[in-house]
Order: sequence, then C-alpha cells, then structure tokens
Amino acid sequence: MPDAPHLDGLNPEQLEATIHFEGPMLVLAGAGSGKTRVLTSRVCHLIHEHGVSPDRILAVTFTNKAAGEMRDRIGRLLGGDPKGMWVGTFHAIGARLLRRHADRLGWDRTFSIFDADQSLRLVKGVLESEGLDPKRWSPKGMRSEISNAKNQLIDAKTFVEDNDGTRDFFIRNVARVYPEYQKSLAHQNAFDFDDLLMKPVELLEANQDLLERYRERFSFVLVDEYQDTNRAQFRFVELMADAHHNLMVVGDDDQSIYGWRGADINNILDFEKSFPGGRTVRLERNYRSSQHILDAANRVIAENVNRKGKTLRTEREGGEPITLVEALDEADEARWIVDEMEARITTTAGLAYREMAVLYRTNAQARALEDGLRRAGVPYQVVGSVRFYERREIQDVLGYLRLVSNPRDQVAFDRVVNYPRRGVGLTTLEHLRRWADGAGLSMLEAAARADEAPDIRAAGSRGLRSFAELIQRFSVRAVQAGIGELLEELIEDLDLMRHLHEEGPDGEDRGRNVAELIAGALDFDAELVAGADDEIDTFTELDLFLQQVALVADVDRLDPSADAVTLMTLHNAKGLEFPVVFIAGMEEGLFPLTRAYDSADALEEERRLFYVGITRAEDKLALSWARQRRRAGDFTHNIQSSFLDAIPEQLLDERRTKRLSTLSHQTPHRRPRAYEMGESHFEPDPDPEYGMNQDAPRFVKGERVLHDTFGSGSVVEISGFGRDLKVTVNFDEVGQKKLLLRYAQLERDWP
DNA sequence: CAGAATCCGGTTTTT
DNA sequence: CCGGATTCTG
Repeated sequence: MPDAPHLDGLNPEQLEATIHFEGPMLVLAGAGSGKTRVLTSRVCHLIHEHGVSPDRILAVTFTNKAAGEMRDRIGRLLGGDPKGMWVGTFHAIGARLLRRHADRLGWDRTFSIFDADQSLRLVKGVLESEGLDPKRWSPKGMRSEISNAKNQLIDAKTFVEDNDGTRDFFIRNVARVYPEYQKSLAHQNAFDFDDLLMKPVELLEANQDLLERYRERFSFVLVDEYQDTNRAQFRFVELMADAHHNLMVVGDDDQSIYGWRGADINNILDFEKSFPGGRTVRLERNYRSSQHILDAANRVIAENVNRKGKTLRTEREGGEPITLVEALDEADEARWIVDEMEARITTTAGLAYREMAVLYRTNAQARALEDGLRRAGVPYQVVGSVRFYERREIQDVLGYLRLVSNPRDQVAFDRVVNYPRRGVGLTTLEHLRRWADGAGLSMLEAAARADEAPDIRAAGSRGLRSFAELIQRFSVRAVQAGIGELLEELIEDLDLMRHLHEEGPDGEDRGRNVAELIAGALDFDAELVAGADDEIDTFTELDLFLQQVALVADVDRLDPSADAVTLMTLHNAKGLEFPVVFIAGMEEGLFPLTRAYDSADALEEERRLFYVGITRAEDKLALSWARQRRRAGDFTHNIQSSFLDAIPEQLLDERRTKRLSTLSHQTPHRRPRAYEMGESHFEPDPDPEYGMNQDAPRFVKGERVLHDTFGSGSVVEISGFGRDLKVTVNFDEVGQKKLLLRYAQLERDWP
C-alpha cells in the first residue's frame, strides 16, 4: 500500500484488523498487544484509503484519556484533527445525545448530571419522604440496586412489575423508592450516571427518526474495552450498528474487571452470536513485558475456567525475576518499596520516578504508601483515593454553578443555600418549602421572595434573599463571561478563601484545591476558544464545563509530565503501563478480598484483576505482602495470597524485609499450597514472634471451629490484639459472626 | 442557629 | 480509624 504511514510496522494480525473494512469484527487483544495502535490505524485507514468522512465514525473508549490519546494519534497520522468524528466514553457520548434531544424525554438541555454522591443524597431524601428508616434500609444498597437495574435497562415501571409480590422486603422497598427517585430526577431536570447510558437507548428506541439519523451518520462504530460493557452499553452499540453492521470491537475477556458494575463478560464471549458473519482476529504478541512477567501472567490467568483462552508471547527473553517480599506490616512494606525505588533510581541509568507505579486492591492502602514516600522525599501522585471533584469544597463551588445552569437542581440548592453560613437553618428551609409548595414556586423563586413567606425569621429571610439575588446575578454573568472568570468572581463574591482559611488546618489545602479548580476552568476557556468546539453553538459553555467535570475520571487527571511515582488501584491501572510495577498487599483476604470467595465468578474476576496488574509491568515486577496490617482500626494477621501459588517458584525471587529478618531468623517459607485452602486448617505459624498472642488459642483463617451456641463454622478473619483479639466466623447454621476470642469459647473442630 | 462532643457503623473496585 | 449523624450547649 503506497503512502500509508499508518500501516508501518504492523504485524500480520494487526494489519488484518487494521485494513478490515465493512462488517463486524472482534479483535481479541491481549495485554500490551497494540490494540490502541490497531484502533487508531484502522480509523486512519478508513479515512485515508476508503474515503470515509470522519464525521461518519463513532469511537467509544473507556476513559476520556484514552479518547484524547486516540484523537491525538489519529490527528498526527493524518496531519490534522479528524473533524466531526465522535470519540468519547459511553457516558460522554450519551450525555452529548441527551443534550441534543432531552426534550423528547421530558428533560431540557440544561440538565444536571448527578454523580454517585448527589444521587445518594437524593435516594436518602426519597427514603425519608417514603417514611423508610435509612438505618434499616441502606441508601447505598438501594442506590446500587437501582443502578444495577438501570444498567440492565430495567426502568422504574418494569422494576415494580417484575418484583410485584416479592417476599424480599428490601426489593419491595426498592420498588417503592425507584419510581419516586426517578420522578424526582425528572422534576429537577437531572440525570444520574446510569441514565446517561440508559436514556439514550430509550431515546433511540422511542424515536425512529433519530435512530435512523444517527445510524446513517455513524456508519462505522468502534468500541474499545468491549469486555467491560454492560447490558445498556451493549444495546446502544447494537442499535447503532444494526443497519450497517460496521462494528469493530476490541477487548480482552481476561481483562474484564467491572462485573460488579454490571459489565457482562458474555458480551465479548458471545460476540460472534450477537453479530453473525463477523470475523475474529487475535492479537497475542505482546510488545510490553519481559518473558518472566508474561510467564507469570499466563500461569495466573490459566487458573480461570470462564475464558476464551489465549497465551501471550513476547520476543523479549528472560528478564529480571519477579520479586516477592514479605513484610512485617504495611509501614514496613511501604519502606521496602520506597527503598527499592530509590535503589533503582540510582542504579538504573535513565530511570525516572514517573516510570514506576504502585498498584493495590483498595484505596485505603494508599495511606501507608504515601507516608513512606513522603518521609523519603520521593515525589508521587495518587490517582483516586480522595477524588478531586468529590472534595467538599469543590462540590460546594460546583453546586453554585450547577444551580446557575439549572435552577431546578434541588440537590445543589440544598447544598449551597447555607454555605457559607447565611443564617438559613433547617427550620427556615422547612418553612420555605411549605410556602413554596403551596404557592407553586420553585425553591429558588421562593427564596427571592422569602419576606412574603410566613414564619420565617428576619435573619433567615435576609439570607435567603441575598442568596437568590446572588444566583440571579451570576445567571446573567454566565452568558457574558467565560467559566474561569465566572468562578473567580464567584469565589470573590462569596469571600470563600477567607471562609476556608478560617476553618483551620485543612483550610489551606481546600483553598489550594479551589484555586486549582479555577485554573482548570481558565484552561477550559482557553481550549474552547482555541478549539472552537462545534458543540459550543448548541450548548452553553457552563453546561459543557459542568458536564466535563462530572464525567472525568481520576486517571484522566494523571499528569504524565510530572516526574513522580504513581499510586493507584488496580482498577485504575487498566490500559496503562510502567517499566517498574509494584503490587502491594498480596494477602489472602485483601487480594483476593474475602468476599470474592462468595462466588466462582467473583473469584475469577479478582484473578483477572491480578492479571491486569501483572501485565502493566514492562521490565520489573515486585509483589509484596504484610504479615499484619491495620485495617479499619484493628489489626489483621495475614498469610500470603493464594494467587501467588500459580506463579512457578523459579520465576520468583523471594525475600523478606530487613525489619522482618532481624525479628526472626528463619528462611522465607511458603504458605501451604492451595489444596489446603478452604475447609481444611493450616499449620499454626512456627514463628514465635508471629501474633503476640501466645496465650490465646491460635486460630487461622480457613480453620474449622466449634462454638457452644452457634455450632461449627470456618474462620473468615482474625483481627485485634491480645485481649481484644477478634475472630469472624462464618457459621454453617447462623452465618457470619464477629466474636471476641476471650469470651467466645471456641474450640478447634477437626473434620 | 452553629459548633462541639459523642456515638455508631462500615470497610472494594468506578463512569 | 474514619466520617456521618445525632445530641448537647451556648
């Protein structure tokens, strides 16, 4: 093919996928096999060789970052931005469609997007007005039930019908809450995250004209990370591709890690059935990791049953062994990791901090690692943990903007009406609500005329009126000024910085965060002017800004130019790669989490997560675990993760931290192999230092025990120390119980 | 009405 | 150990 730089250096399989033109295609792309490369080259090929106009292409990615990268790379290959092409996450694309056609569903285009926190608040509110006790019926549980339903495209009406007469009280209450919750969203002109997937499907199914229009427009559809799509996303793709069948999906069943969010691994396993006549290409050549790392990954994932099966190969032979370190506790683990990083920086020429990452199962693990890094003065950035846009001060500021953009947003109103303090308390708000309901006014309108309302004290009325006046003033400014300017004026007007600084030690940080938000907004302004986004004619800048803010992921905010070590969860690491990768917390109960043992599917998903982690590493992988770890207040005693059993010993370099070696002088020992897991018992640890509770009978996770009243069961978790030693036991008859060992007369139950 | 003191309960992963 | 909710106090 002459003059086709986008085809340079592709291997035969990549080439086959890239030059594929019409009809369905599944690209099964192993980790590090160059799938992004294939996606971008294919788009270029469509445009360049087949003369397809960019505005007829729709590409869906998993993160905004991936979307941005794809757009950049295509732009570079083509020598110009692919104007008119839609690239984005399912959520972003859904929001875009809804902005255009929300009126057909009864919303209007200035709708708010509620994130998890806002939708939880709303669920709580509904729960209370339904007279349900939020302590008995967890709002979180309700929200996730509603979320699951939406991901399955089950609307409120259907949910109620489907569960009519169920004996499950929880579900029965969800059936009460869900319709009211949805009604309230509509009333507030708001969508939640799940609506952004579900409502576009509803929109296209109910409006044949729109369906035809978008099918026609997007005659080529590409989907990345297809293994993580849920029912709603599948249906959306199906609707779009059903007429022309020009659908290419790229994914890896072995990297499906979002089942808990409704992702259905069968979407990728059954692709050929759903889209008959399609072709499948497998990319099994890995260009990322050393042989040793890949061997470990292959062995780990081979334990799974529910998979298509593929084996990654690399051209790179050998490589460094995989280090497995046993540490005393999480601080010791962090210290080892930091020491190892510094040693590598000094001994490896050209290695930078930004090329190293620490991955872990739970966000809580970040704290100890951060402490270690901070103490050693190693620069680092944490993805997630405390999410930027979920910070209180950021949400407060955004609450104002949301209210300016959508005056019906009640969640935003409640959030900021008395922040900063305006003397408007709960009683005042209650009086206002009553009067507003009676007079048929919105809360904001009512606030503007608070002096007319009965029972409201002068101070409260003054506060309400000045609040309403402020929102009105900024609604006017919003059409004249850019977002950055608007924010600056708002913060000035509220005298927010002074309020924050008066709050105490955290105030400085909060102030900095607000400053960062302003900086981000100014950037947003600048980019919009430079890019002259085609959306800006249709929507206000404010709406676009709020939408972007609602839909950015934490990984999107990763700064690749900063020379800092990256800390993040294994989930967040998907799609990324680093020369040096540490996976911390390789302990039974933490990774895999205890609850993963509830089902075979869950355990397989957990194992895939480990596989994702291993395959992030290019040159060096180090795994670590801690004998004891503080979790939610008390101590846990741990054994190393059963996942490690799959890795052949000759690939491993097993070590102990210095701290641990000085405590006892044993050689590193491996835990009994997996066949001893589950019902059977483990040998008590021979190390006398281990546990510090020699006086108590020493139980081990997995062991069978007998209780006077509860009967027999198996030990799930051990926590606490000395006289506070607690065991969690899953009893065969009565389920899980947490017991104080010194009261519970537990005996070993030999099978 | 606001801020302090206290209690309680949860704790996986996220667009 | 944390945050949120609740209760108490000025």
